[in-house]
Amino acid sequence: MERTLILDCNNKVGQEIRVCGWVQTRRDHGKIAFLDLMDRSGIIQVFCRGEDVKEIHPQDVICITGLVNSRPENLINSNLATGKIELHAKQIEVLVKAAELPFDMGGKDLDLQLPTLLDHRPLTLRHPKVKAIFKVQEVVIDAFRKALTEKDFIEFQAPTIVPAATEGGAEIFPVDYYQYKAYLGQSPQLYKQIMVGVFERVFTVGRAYRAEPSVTTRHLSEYISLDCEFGFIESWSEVPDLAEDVIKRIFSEVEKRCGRELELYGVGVPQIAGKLPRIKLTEAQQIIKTRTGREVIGEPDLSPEDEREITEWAKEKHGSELIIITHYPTSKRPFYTYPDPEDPEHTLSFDLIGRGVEWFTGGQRINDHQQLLESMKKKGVNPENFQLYLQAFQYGLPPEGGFAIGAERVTMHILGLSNIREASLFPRDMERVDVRLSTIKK
RNA sequence: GGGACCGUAGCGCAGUUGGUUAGCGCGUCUCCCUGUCACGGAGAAGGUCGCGGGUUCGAGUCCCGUCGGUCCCGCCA
Repeated sequence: MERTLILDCNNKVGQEIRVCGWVQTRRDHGKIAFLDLMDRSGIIQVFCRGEDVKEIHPQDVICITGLVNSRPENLINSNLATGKIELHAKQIEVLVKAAELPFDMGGKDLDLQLPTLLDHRPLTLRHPKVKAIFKVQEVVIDAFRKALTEKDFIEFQAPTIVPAATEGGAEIFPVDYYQYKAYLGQSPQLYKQIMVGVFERVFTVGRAYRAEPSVTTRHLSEYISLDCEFGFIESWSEVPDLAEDVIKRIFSEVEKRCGRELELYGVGVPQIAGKLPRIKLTEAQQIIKTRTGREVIGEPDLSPEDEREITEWAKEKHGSELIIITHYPTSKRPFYTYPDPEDPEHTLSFDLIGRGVEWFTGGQRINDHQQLLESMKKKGVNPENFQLYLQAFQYGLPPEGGFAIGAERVTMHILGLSNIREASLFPRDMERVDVRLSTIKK
């Protein structure tokens, strides 16, 4: 008999069907018992004879043939998409037995410490609440693609093995490359700029690698970078304008397609009222000083505490949980960042900050070959290492800009997760590559 | 790289000013249960309290070391 998806059982009342999935829980009442069965579409309650399910355990993979019945009024479960029906099992076929679970998967929440959650990733990812994170992430990435494709952007694939540091300074992973040394790319930055010379408007969904020796709740050694870049900008502010469009699109898609997932976490997408507030770094610092008395003026960047404070301000003052901070100091930004012609100490760059941390970073780039060479010189970056990149400018690149989004950060903050590792399927950090590094030999 | 905190059963936790046989919830196993949906009820198994040393009549508890982990800062997406 052909397999029916669990959610489709709602339309099969009175019919005999066959469903397959994983056992979530067994509620044994002696002569009768209930199984909750889950497949990719949802969960259904199966009514069974007690003797038939004595050996059935959570995560066993089974197929059930039976009759779809509507439940009596008083037995309807309004928390379940299939709560008005149940399946009366006639035949139970065990495809695969699961080993005894190391923890309880049946509850609404998966109450585990982070190391346990990650040590058992193939199992914990199956939990509805964990699964929901990656459904949201898929929609975040898809919305990014859609928003840009609709604006005539072209997707390209950036390499991740690179010859030298992308942005100078930051820590990178070396790779043994035949008899030479290569690195894992920190960002597709240079390639997306080159691609502006090809397609004008480009984006890429790629991986970025950072060997920063930092263990925090918002850093990964490998993360998903949503990068875009576009040419022929008339004004630098077109860049944050586009970033704003993209994040709004991400929110609207998540809201539209992830209602159930948001509900599981009891959250909504961040509130935005109209246009995002957009202020210069120095203005932000003035506000923070006025509000807290902290001496932040003149600092080259916002500390995490400052970021929390300024998002709080944006919420109170503008009803927006997101804010765009612009004009970071030239000294703090990479060599390709465009200095403000009216104030060369600051750049035409921005961060999009939400719920207390950076989500996006971007800005206008230097597109003049000579100016770029000078900027590299000032930053102590050797142009010799960037010959291929520099060709793009040598042979004419229009005024351009772009931004990058951390997909895990966006996912994390939409759902209110406390650690970015929860928003990464198989997080890599200083202490883990699938398994804890402390448990393997060097 | 700097700092703070935490390691007690498979999992999540409690354990008082140091005091006798180290507890609770979930899970597991046995038994009971025809309407539960985190089902319920009765019982059982499961721990050298991360490891090493010290103080003490006595250490899960205090001290030192060590290993493992979490969080904050710097840096960033």
